[in-house]
Amino acid sequence: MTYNSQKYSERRPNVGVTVVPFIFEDKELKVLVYKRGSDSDVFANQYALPNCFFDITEMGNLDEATKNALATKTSVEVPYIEQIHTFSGSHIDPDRITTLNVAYLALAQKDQVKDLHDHKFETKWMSLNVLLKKELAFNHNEVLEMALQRLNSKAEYTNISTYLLNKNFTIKELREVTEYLIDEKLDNSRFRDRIKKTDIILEVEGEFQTGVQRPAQLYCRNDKFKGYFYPKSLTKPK
Amino acid sequence: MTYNSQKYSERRPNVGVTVVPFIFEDKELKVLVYKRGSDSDVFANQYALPNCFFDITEMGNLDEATKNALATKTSVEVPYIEQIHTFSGSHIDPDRITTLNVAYLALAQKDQVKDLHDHKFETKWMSLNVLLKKELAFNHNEVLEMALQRLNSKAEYTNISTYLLNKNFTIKELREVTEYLIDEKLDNSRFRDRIKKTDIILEVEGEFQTGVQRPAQLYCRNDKFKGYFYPKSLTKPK
DNA sequence: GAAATAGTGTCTTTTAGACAATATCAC
DNA sequence: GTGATATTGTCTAAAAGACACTATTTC
Repeated sequence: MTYNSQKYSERRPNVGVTVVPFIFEDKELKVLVYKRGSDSDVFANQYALPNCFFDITEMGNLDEATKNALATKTSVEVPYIEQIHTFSGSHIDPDRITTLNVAYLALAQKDQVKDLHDHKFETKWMSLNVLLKKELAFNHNEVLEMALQRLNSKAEYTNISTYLLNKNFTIKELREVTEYLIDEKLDNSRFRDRIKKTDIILEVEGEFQTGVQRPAQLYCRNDKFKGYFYPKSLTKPK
Repeated sequence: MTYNSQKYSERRPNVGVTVVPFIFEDKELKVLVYKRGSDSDVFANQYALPNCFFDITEMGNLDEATKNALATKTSVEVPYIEQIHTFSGSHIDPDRITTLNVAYLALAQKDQVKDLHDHKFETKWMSLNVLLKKELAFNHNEVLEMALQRLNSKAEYTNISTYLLNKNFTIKELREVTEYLIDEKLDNSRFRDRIKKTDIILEVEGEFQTGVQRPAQLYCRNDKFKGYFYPKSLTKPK
């Protein structure tokens, strides 16, 4: 047995991870949640974000635990994952000992993430606006708030919004998801200029989205791009 | 005894907090470190960042633990503290069980933070550039890297650099610390214009820094300011 | 007055913002 | 051609960038 695994066993907190998985569908954000069973020992019948206990006998690190939490609720790996914040205190899980909750943000594209309907929990993609009005299990309201804040702020200056789109997308689609995230209308012409000045996205040559209009050039995320989306920030000073 | 405090005791990780306390002195950043004793069970004689074990029988949450870690090394509370990231894995403390390390950034102004020289550890403010070349205890190299990255990036668009200055400071001092943090020269005239357009700092009426030149108006941080430092980002697109 | 640094002004280039004009498709 | 939407262009206002100029102190 390794050093001090016994010595402090009663002094260690429970540690769990919680993921906030977002998709963008029908022009709005949706969040994956599950409904806790009526037989749950805590927070029965309440909605909760995908989560799991961080068990050091089974998992080597937090990222693994996060993937595990997602795997029990969805069938495909999500393309984007980012640690947000670690919450602590007895309010997280009042019936147990002091708990640490390491929160993650996950972004996915609807077509690539299927719910596991055979799971014992009811999982569903719920409209963000609906979810924000509900009282969630554990400290998941504050987790959701912080994830949302992070997502909105990163939409300003990184390529994060591309993770919510299909592999190939038009500039219009990118603009619309960005407008949603930063809650501000953007000038079409300006938006195109800004994007074209960076190599944040790459033209997919010869690929167009057709329809009852002039075909739209398709683009994909440039995974090599690590800098800022825009040389200047996007929103107007408030 | 609360629910499951025994049940999973062998499955919980050790949790610790680590703080990266910065000051700005002699035109450079310095970091508070201590030297681990030759009798330490792990990482003897190596430099380490202030840290402590998160003991749920003594501490209610992580912020408390962080203040505790600082209190054992310095005599005064630091004005700025921010959680950065939670590291996990067996590499953090190889001789013990899997460890979580919750990292914090702390900013202080030299005059207000005294080292505790009567402490059993050797504590000192070490030049960042010197420290970056050393092999530190635990995973403190990666912690330091990430703290630095956060500090640099926040210097771009928040008022974070004011926490490294005296309560009252001149615009020149603010510009110099900002230039250091973002590693770029800033135009004096432009810098003044930008600042004056926000209410990020407040003029301390009638207070001037005197010397062998025209007296310089003193300013202080506007704690009510929550927005961005600048309407546009500071650095040039790379 | 000289030295030193605070603070202001001026001019050019770049970016933002608004919106008009043109292009290319389905029908 | 008509309708729809992609894409480009044009004009004005605002901000950035470079640098010169003026102000106020100590000596």
